[in-house]
Amino acid sequence: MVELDPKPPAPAASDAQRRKRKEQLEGIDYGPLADWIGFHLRLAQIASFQAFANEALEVDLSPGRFALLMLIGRNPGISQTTLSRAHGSDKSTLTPALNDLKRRGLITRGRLKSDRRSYELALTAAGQDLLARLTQCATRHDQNLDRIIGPRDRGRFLKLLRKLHHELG
Amino acid sequence: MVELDPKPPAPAASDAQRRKRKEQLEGIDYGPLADWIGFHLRLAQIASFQAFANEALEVDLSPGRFALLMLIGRNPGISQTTLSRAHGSDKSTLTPALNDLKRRGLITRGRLKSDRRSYELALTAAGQDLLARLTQCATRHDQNLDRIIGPRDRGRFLKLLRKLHHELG
DNA sequence: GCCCAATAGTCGGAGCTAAAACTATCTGCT
DNA sequence: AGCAGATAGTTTTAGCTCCGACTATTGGGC
Repeated sequence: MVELDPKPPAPAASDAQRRKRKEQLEGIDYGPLADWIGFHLRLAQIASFQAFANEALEVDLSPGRFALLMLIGRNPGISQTTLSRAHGSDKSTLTPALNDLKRRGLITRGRLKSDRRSYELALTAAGQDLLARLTQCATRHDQNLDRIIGPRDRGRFLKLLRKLHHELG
Repeated sequence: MVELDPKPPAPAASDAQRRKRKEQLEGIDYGPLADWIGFHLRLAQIASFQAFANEALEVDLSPGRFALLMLIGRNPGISQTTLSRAHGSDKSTLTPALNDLKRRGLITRGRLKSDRRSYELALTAAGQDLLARLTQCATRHDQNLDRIIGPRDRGRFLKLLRKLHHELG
């Protein structure tokens, strides 16, 4: 080996490692899994999530949080329950998430006069600012996905995803 | 509000409730989210997961655990690390999951003679039995998904999901 | 044979998630 | 007015997930 390299923090996955992993994976028998939509939906979603995280390294916010900001930004005054349905997560999950966003000064939570149980969520200026930056990351990310899907199938693919969500929910 | 409707005890979600939720959701502005593949991938995956859980109520096992059983059943002697890659989850996640499957008597974990770091995973008879029953649930579930996607687009859709997973990973 | 890097698996910590129980508030019905 | 049931949000509990650190084992180069 020609190891002139000083290698202090050296080891990112080498080509040889990647090749080996791939071979190992290709030897796997997935059985019926190989043809089940649900399974591949899961794998694709995990991969997409990871890819987004990489794209948004500069901003310390998950895809989920980002979707939250977007929904609040687009629908000022939205309540937590409605937000949770639009976002696809439980309302109890939102409580700590929104506390966090509030703590970071990204959103405001005003009590609704007409119904004092509800909150009125909205973005602060800082929130709008961050949303704009995140939107750029997300656009880059989704362009990657678009490139993989291809322009021809994109519309149909998206439509089917929406249909799944709609008809199963 | 012409409510002549005789609703004695309406325990589960009523039609009116469902309609209201739907209206509320349809009023939401998703902004760019509405066209982003990543977001809809997430929503579809969540919906699919829920639907599977409903289909497999009789057996107390999550889709993830089911995939584990299937992969072990199809690839007896597989190691945990390879399994984790095929399954799409971290190897540290598998430790408690496999402990649980072992405790339930569904799998065996033999030490490999040639490399005593590795385990050789395999199904017990009970494991094979459960796998067979779960496969029926999963088949029903995936037939639902198929029905929603439609036979015409199914192949293409699946191919795109695989492509996403492959090219992003 | 001996050391060092790589690898298999486990453990601990932090974060996300949902379900159920709970509090506060509102609405409809009488 | 007053009560029953619905609804908004929080808390608690439990489970899953990853990451990074750790142990045990292996294999290659000297």
